[in-house]
Amino acid sequence: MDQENFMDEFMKAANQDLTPKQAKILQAAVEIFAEKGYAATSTSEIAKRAGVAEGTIFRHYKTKKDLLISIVSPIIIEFAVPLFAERFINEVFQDQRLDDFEDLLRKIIRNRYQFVKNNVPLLKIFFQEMAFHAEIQEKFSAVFTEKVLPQFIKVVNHFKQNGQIGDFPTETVIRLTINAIVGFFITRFLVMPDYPWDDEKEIEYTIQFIRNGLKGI
Amino acid sequence: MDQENFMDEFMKAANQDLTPKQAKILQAAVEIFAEKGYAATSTSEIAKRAGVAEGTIFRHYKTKKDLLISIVSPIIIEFAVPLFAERFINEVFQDQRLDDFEDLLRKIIRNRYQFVKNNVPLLKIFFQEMAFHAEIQEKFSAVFTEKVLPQFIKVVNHFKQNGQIGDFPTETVIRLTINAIVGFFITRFLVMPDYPWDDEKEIEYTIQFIRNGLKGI
Amino acid sequence: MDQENFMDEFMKAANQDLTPKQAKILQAAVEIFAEKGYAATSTSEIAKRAGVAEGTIFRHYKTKKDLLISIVSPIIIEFAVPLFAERFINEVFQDQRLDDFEDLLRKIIRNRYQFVKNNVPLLKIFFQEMAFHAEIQEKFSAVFTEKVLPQFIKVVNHFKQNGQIGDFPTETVIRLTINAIVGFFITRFLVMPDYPWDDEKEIEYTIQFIRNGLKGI
Amino acid sequence: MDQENFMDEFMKAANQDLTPKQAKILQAAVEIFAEKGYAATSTSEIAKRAGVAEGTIFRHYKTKKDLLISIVSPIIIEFAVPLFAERFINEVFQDQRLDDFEDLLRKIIRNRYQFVKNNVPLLKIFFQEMAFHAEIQEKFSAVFTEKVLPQFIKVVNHFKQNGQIGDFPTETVIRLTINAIVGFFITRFLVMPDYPWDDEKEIEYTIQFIRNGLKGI
DNA sequence: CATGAATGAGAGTTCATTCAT
DNA sequence: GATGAATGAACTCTCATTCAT
Repeated sequence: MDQENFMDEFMKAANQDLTPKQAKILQAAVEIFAEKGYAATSTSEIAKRAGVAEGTIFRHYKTKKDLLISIVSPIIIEFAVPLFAERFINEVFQDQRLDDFEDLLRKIIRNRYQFVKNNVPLLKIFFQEMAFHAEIQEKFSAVFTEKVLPQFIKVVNHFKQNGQIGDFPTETVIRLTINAIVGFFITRFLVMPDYPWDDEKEIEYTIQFIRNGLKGI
Repeated sequence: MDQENFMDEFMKAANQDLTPKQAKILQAAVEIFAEKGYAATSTSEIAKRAGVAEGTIFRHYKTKKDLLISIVSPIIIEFAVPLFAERFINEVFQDQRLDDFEDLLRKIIRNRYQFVKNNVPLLKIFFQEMAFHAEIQEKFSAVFTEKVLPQFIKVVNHFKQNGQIGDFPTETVIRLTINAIVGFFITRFLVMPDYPWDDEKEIEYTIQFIRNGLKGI
Repeated sequence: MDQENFMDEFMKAANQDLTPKQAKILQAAVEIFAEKGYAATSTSEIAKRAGVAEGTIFRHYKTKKDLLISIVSPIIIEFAVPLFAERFINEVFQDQRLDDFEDLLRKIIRNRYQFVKNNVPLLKIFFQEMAFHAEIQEKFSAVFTEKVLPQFIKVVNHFKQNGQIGDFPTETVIRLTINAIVGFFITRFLVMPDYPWDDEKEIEYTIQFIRNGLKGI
Repeated sequence: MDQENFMDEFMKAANQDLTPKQAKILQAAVEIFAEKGYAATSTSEIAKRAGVAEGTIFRHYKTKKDLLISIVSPIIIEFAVPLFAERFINEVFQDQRLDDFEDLLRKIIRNRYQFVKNNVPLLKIFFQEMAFHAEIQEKFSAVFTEKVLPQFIKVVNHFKQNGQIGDFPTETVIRLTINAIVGFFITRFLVMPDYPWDDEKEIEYTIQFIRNGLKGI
């Protein structure tokens, strides 16, 4: 179940209520929003690329912003939730083999690496537009605060007691870790997507960097 | 020389050829571009906030994009160049007291911390718009590749030979380091500017994280 | 036979070929046309208020204008015809008791008062849209010139010979009379529908005003 | 000072702040609004007829509705205020020759006749659109209640004590009178503008009708 | 140097109408 | 008969830019 392409799921899930034209509109909008940004994209361009009449967009999405929200909303949940789903996190405490910070990092990064790779345009839109749209910020805040953060805190505290993480404040550990992971993805897929990355190695270096960085002394 | 407010310099430097109206235009443009993004900002709004006529903007900047470039270009140089000015880097090799990776990190972060703090809107614009404007990307690439990277490589190699940095590829070291530093600034000033940060402590934790993370083993 | 609610008749009359959906469309259209005017009303809004699909309207009325005409046409006939139906007017000459101008005015106003009261929205649409649609003007002209006017002339001449109406040109009498009656209805039901009218008294004052106004001297 | 063409005054008065293009826009808008109604008129058509770019309209009037209000607002005041300006009404009490209801009627009708004749399109727009725009209704209400009505009441009471007006309620007198006058104008200029009217005679008949109609018994 | 009226292309959105289901 | 997705023309309004003053 590694190969989760959100766009595919997105489309599949909606196949019941998504007309083919609507699917094309979403696809076109994601592409162009990612290419030139939401504000610089015109609905007429979306319509053209989607091969539909401009009016068709507004039959399905009341406004252009509505279309943006429809695109960004699911990605927030999809990125964050599985990361710390109950199932996922419980393994850390129950499974002997997972009681190792490094292994957890590896599991997380690997899992999210596939997701990010499969959803670069969607995530680019999310990062860009979160800066300007309160609706997106709020949705993200809610998911992060309610779903991700509590789990993260549990895990960090576990490994701090464990001795695998040093004497940093928990929030700082979370900040440094997320920053290293998300930063890797951003550098890898947004800043320098064309650089000849050896992903396996970079992932391992990143894991090592985080593990050692947090060990303390 | 800590208190470098780029906007001030910017203005001062231009005092010769910058009319007061022009200064107001720049100030207004920076504010609004940062608030709502370049594409979503209208020149008429800039004119209104600057207290000038709509036409006045185009007397000084041929196009709206010209105005953006005029704003972003200097910040690229200002951010990057002093970081690895000859003067700055040579000290590492000549000054005994600087021959310590941690001290260098501290010096860099402290120095850039002030700069970032004083130029949040400008940097926000830079990060946002680099994604969409080839001109900005090219300018940044040039500065980074020609000015920053070589110096960075020298330093990293120095500390690798030194034993203070472990057995990572040099590019990976650079990536992880820049990512940790820039990530700190972004989290601190863009993502969560209202969080009650204890900057002194966070800087030290970040230094410790990078230093240990790169130590190897 | 006072309680003639045209909408009811309208619907009843059509019960043979009017599906329930069609009835709902007509009702919704009358409401919204009266509220905001024909041109400012969208067919989608009518469909929504009528609880039918957008396409359903066009199954019954080829165009939006068709719908308007279907609404306005009958009201023209309904308002005018009974007013001077053969039956109605002949009474004036045959019935002794009706050979009094005042009584005739009273009979007419009372009769039309009920009609107007029961059909305010329909009549509002008629008055509004007649100004802009030649079809309506022509239909009204035809009915007025062929059905109403000749009868009116007969009656006025009768009462002029009678001495009950003074030495005005017949057209002027008709103009002044219709104006006083229709003006009362418009003031009463359109301009100031919420004023605490004592309708009985106002009707009597209006009758007296017309009767005396036309007496001459 | 009979020849008051409001459109001219309108333009003249504004010549200080009205650009020539703006004047053309107003003129074109008045024409087309009168021809086909506000809602059925497109701003592009106004622009075309005015010989300006469509954007020019919106430089001077924030919205299409703004344009309507700018057209209708002055006409309300212009029509109503002079009718019962202090000057005008005081003459009735001071000038011997005016202490005659019939003469006052004649003066009013003659004076307003010219005004109406010169401003038919403007007044048509006013009557049409008042039905749908609360802003217009409110402005009209204010002017009527504060400026016109009180003066009207004074005059009517004066002539009631005088014996020239019979025993009708004052409001009814006002209703009947305004209705007869305005109705004449509407019939004359809107309903049947092409009929070969002998205006002098019709005015006199109307005066006689009102005078006798209100005499009572 | 500064203005702001004017522009016309194009923005997002609504519309009456069509047609396959 | 009824639906509602789809259309594309037309709508109101905004935009970056120009230019006479």
